[in-house]
Amino acid sequence: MSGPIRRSWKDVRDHIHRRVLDGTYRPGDKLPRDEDIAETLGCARSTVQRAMQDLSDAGIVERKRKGGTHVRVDPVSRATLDIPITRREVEARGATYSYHLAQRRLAQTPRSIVTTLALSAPEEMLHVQALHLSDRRPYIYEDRWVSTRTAPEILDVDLSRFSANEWLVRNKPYSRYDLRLYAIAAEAAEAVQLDVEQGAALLVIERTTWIGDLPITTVRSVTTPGYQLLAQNGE
Amino acid sequence: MSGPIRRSWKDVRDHIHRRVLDGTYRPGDKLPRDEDIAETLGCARSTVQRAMQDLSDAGIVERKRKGGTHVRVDPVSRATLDIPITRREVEARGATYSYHLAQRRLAQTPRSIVTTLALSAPEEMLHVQALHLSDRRPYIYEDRWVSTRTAPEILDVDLSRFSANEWLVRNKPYSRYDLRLYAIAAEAAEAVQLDVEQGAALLVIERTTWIGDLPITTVRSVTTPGYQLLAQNGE
DNA sequence: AATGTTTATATGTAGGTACATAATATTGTC
DNA sequence: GACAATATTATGTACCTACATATAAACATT
Repeated sequence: MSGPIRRSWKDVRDHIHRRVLDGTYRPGDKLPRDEDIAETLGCARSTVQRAMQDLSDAGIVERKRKGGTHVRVDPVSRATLDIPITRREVEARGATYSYHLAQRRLAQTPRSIVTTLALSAPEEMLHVQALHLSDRRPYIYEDRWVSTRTAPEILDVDLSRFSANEWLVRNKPYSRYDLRLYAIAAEAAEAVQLDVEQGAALLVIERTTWIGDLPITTVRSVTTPGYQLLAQNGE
Repeated sequence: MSGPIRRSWKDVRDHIHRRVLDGTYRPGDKLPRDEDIAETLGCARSTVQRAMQDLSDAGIVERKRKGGTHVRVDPVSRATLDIPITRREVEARGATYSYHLAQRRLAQTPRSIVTTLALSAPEEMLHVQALHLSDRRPYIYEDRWVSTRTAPEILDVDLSRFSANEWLVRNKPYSRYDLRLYAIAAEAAEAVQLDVEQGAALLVIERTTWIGDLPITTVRSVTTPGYQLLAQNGE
């Protein structure tokens, strides 16, 4: 149907995608081999390959050597979350960002942190608690542990002026991370810091980063009520 | 330093990535042009291009025509969340999945749904409320609206036996979606359905899908206490 | 029938060439 | 100096060829 005169790999991708969307190819169906599609659409196989790679990344199709390309049976909803530096996030919404350091001290990591960071034993790390504010109102409360072994320079940073969040993200690239999202009821300490009622439902974003096998930091960011994480995709 | 004998694009990618990680290239720095990197590493430019594309997708570098390639100044934490079919999720953890339809009726969309789906005016849709269970215990409570205009076939599906979640994801591919994550305190209705105390902190996953401009469905999935969304990345 | 081995084949990758495109840098004009 | 037109250049895309790799399918062996 749709003309044989196609060019870019995005056209090819959209062409195939459309056929999945309109039911020409249904979940589980096998698609023609790249070469045949290329011939049908009048383009090179490499162009089809590029298009298919994208559809595969997007979770639309599955490809296997020799096995061919199939429309995914259980399409997962694949969402890409971008978690920006908190200051940027606040400023992007036109609000004034500010920051308050609540605690900074060296301490032995408790068991929970040992587990999270996959340490072999407790060790001394920098424990930082800080509040990010948007228009002078509490926005995110972060409880962070930073490895002084992996990131010793953090000890020289004036954390009362610059957030560890920002310094780390700019100066300590990581090679691996975990992200964990869940809800908690505000406990006494958090309720006070965030100025919310005890028991309020709050979204927590927990992030842990490593460089190679070395732990850099783990942070538990407790957001204020109403906070939403958004992801969009498509078109 | 690292030998000039490199081959695959993944090697090239890792090589560059390593140099970002070890500080050879710092945030904001400009990288050599693809051609020079290709020459240095002894590979074709297309191989470097492939590697750079991947680093760009991962949010490590930014590329601009004529402008060259730069290490991102504000590295965002980019996480890919896969949200599977609920049944699969439960079964993957070795639990027994079951499902209970709580309500199914045609109704006018309330204002909030009109907004979410970007409708021009309220219209009649299928309103479904259902409970997903894991080992006979409440797991996720979903409140869903399905467009009978875009997906009329849903009216013929026996929703007391098959979840709308599964039917839709298998039969109604979408071209665009929104994802929204936040925390709520359980209200009376939810507390009863999920068998939790009123006021308990719950993670909510809200998903809306369209095909082109046509709304398919919007669902508000309220998870049980302790539910976590995970994303991992790297190495 | 169950198991191991070989073969065929679709995708994956690398190399090379040519041209397209966008955006910066330069030049020209007032 | 300000601004518009033009040239330059790094990335992006397309096409082709050749070979690598995984694995489904066919075949052989117990």
